[in-house]
Amino acid sequence: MAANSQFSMAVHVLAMLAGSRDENTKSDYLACSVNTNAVVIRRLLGQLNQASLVISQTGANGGSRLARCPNDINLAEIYKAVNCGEVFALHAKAPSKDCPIGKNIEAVLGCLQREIDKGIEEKLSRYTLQNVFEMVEQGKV
Amino acid sequence: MAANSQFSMAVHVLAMLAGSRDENTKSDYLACSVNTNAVVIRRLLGQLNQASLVISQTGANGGSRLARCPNDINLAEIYKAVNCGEVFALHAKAPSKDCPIGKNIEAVLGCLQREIDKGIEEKLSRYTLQNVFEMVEQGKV
DNA sequence: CCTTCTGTAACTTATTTTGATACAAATACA
DNA sequence: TGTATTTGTATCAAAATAAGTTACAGAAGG
Repeated sequence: MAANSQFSMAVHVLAMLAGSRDENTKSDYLACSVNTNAVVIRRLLGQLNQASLVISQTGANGGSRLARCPNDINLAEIYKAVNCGEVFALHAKAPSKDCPIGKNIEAVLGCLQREIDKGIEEKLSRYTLQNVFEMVEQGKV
Repeated sequence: MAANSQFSMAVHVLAMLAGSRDENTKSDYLACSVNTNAVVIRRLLGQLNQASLVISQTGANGGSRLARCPNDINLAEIYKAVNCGEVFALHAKAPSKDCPIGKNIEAVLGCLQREIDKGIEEKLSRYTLQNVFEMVEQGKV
């Protein structure tokens, strides 16, 4: 289970919330559709909350709803809101500083990493949550 | 240690090989620069071999060298050659088919995943191994 | 032959994600 | 005010995977 699917789950959850605008949706209900545990969903909602994408309420009749209109939320925001690592990881242990390649490779790779990540965000930012919601609802890809 | 750094290690190794054209380089030597175990390097070289990026020789005076000129190897090929998962993982467990969102979300996410991955490869393909080698050697990013 | 290397299998360790249980605090409502 | 409901969060267990390690067969040079 070590493959990070938080972005997928986040999009799923937000698409659900997009379908029930202004009404509070319970983590239990979301968990049921995502097919996972309610705590996993609540952890995810916590991150989306911090990113001001959702609003949650405790207590009876509590639950979560979108903080903004689905047209105003794009996938890049979701990507940045959740913990989904980097495109590729840099070296686990720092390379040898005694080697001319090892000495500088990390800087070059880090730079590349940032560039790629910027590209991903650019592509993701082209889609709004509304777009996704419509694609899912219409069963059209 | 569960963050996949195979792409980083692969670029590192190939940059080393680019620096010693035509001469066999031993996995031990590469491991030393990457600061890891020689077996980890050999496993990596195995994948690069399958992708026809390197040629390895067993036996005394064995080792590995580039199969092609560094100008003819781009980073997208390296990315595809090594196991570095997807940009984001789809749901670990399939979402509920009873939910209109759950039923279709995977198809939409899968499509998005492929589009993003194509974008990554496009960006990576702009760099050759020679480019990287020069950046690393000159300590310029 | 003997030495040097790679290729690969097998096993261990470290790290991370996800799943599950439990409970305090917040809120609605009777 | 009291009760039921729901989130937030802590804590622990389970599962998956990457990386580290040891070991050894087999290839190649001399």
